[in-house]
Amino acid sequence: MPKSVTLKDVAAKVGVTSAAASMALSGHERISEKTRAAVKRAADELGYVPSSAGRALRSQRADAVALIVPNSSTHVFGHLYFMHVLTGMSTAANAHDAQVIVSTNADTSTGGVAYERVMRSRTADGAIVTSAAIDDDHVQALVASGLPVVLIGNYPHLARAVSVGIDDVAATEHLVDHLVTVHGRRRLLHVTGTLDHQTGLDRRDGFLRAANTHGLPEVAVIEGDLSEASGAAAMEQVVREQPGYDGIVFANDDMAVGGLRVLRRAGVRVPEDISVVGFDDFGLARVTTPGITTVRVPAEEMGRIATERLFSLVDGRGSDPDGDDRHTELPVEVVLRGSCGCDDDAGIAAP
Amino acid sequence: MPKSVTLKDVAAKVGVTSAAASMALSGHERISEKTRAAVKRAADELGYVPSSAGRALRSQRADAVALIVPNSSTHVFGHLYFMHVLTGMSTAANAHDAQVIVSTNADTSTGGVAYERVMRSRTADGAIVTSAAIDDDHVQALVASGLPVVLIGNYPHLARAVSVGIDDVAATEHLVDHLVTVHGRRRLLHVTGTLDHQTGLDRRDGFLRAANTHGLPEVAVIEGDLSEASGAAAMEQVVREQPGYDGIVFANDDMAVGGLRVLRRAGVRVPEDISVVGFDDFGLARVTTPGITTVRVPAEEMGRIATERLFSLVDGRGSDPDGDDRHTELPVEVVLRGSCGCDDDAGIAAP
DNA sequence: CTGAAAGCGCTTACAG
DNA sequence: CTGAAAGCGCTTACAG
Repeated sequence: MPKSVTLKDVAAKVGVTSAAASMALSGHERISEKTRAAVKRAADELGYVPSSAGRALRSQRADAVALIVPNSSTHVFGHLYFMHVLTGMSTAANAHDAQVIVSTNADTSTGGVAYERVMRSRTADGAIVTSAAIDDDHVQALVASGLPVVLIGNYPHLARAVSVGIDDVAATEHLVDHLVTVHGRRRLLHVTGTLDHQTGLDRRDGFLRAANTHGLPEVAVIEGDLSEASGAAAMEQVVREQPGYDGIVFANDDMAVGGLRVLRRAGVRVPEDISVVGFDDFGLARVTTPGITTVRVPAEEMGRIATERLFSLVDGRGSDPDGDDRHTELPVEVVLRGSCGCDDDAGIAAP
Repeated sequence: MPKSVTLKDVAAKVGVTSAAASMALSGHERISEKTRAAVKRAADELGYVPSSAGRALRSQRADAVALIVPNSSTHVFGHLYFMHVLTGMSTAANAHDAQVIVSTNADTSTGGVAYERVMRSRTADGAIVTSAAIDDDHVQALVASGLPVVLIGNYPHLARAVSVGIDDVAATEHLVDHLVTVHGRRRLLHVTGTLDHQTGLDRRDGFLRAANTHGLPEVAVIEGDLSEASGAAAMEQVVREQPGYDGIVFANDDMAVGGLRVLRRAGVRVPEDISVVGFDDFGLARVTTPGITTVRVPAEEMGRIATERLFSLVDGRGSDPDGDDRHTELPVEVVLRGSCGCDDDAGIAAP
């Protein structure tokens, strides 16, 4: 374990104080060009890198942001969604010379939650919170604490929170519009996401609203939990009870994948007998046969923009807490594939 | 931005020095039970959480580990593989009350690489490096520096590195064995991974070795790059030239997915006309039609075990650098699905 | 046994 | 203008 090089080592090599060396490296004007060059050279030669602990303690800034995945959604960690968000965060964090910390599981040792400690200990200057349940008290507390936090998603009950999301209601309405107007589907079923998350509620509401708009004769809803298994279970019920649906709107692609498998094995043809659509487009929907028509959620961009907003908060350039710019809404695309009845790779229907 | 609570605040509330408060919280025996309780209560009431910067500076330990993805493989970041590794790392890190830092892109500002800074600045106590190219000088330098590093994969040219991996050669041999002995395939093609990564070489060598063992009349190899597009390109060539292969061994599932699509559109039936196998099983292989027979790489377990080993190094309980326990090899499973000719969900063939 | 200094590495505000 | 102290928050080694 090699001893690390400190500013003192650099200063000693040049024959100045560590204070002078510090100023030299930061380009302070009171240091002569000559010593500045000497210090920089010495730092290079010794492979000096500032201690993050020393700097953080002095500057009261960790130069790090955390991605927080609340306990309430730990079970979905491991999903490509988080990778997309993380990629976006990394892009923004790199631009700010900041580190990205991933904080997931419960901190059982203290009975609290890990991410509260990340914030309170100032390991991170701020946090991105995603996939929080509506009634997650810890997230509420975190937002209320005034620490820099940006939420990904819609949180109508957290009025003062800064957030980045999409319009799940409108996007789902577009899917239903497509099934009805392009493919003539009229007997639709919605398999919901988890209803303790706002996306679950919003996608269901979008479905119901569009069904109502089009005056559909029958609208059915089965509650799912976003897992492939729950999509499969819903379709097993459909296959068993034969209610005659001609279109299924799954609240995400994972459930659509599970559902497609069950329908195929039961001999139900998609899209000939039943149109299927999903939501997310994080990777699976492109790969099935037929491909799944879905809404592309710009997860990477959400991560990037959320992180940019987070740095604004950290730097004190926060948005007016009572202004109307606390929420950033990103546009989505409907990606048309074979499962609804379009040609595979039919393209994109920008809503 | 609320002012954070320091040890001094806690100490003041109880009427002791911060040194005493520190000892009280760590359960030092020289502090009486009475003051210890009082300090703990005060800490709870004030919501005290130790400053990570203060603690890190004093203890010379960040209580954090980094996941490093070298530049040479930045293009594959965003893949489910990393999420699995990250999940495994989180499990181990949580058990050690440590944070997980994700370090990806180049640190262009200094001309160096971001992850070198993460280590040199002591932001992390150690690092997991995955997907490094064989000739990645930065990784070589990192290993040579003596800082705690664990590599995921096989690095025969880095003899002294601690690493966790699987036997890619043997696993690929098993796939070929299966195609030959169970499905009677004899005219095989291998689409390689990137050949500047050891996995690419090993999987190719496993293919060639098994082909030789079975005395196959013809063995063909097309170089791919692990992308869906390169798998598709390879199959376009096959469809065009009609060389009469009856089995394709793709070096990963992504390429198999791209290949399957091209074959299907060309009217080639899988598995009737051609058997297809992949490698990885990170999520895609389960979802296609037919499902892809593949080798399940235990990425989460690799991440977890690598991180456990890393903590051993950090704690100075490193393995003997000249011992033969520097490399941990994990077992894999061959997952049988429809693409080779087995029934979908035929089960697992433990090699 | 206990009080309080020293020092981890850094940067800036202060004294000269 | 420049030298060097002070202090961020923490913990342990030291002095009494």
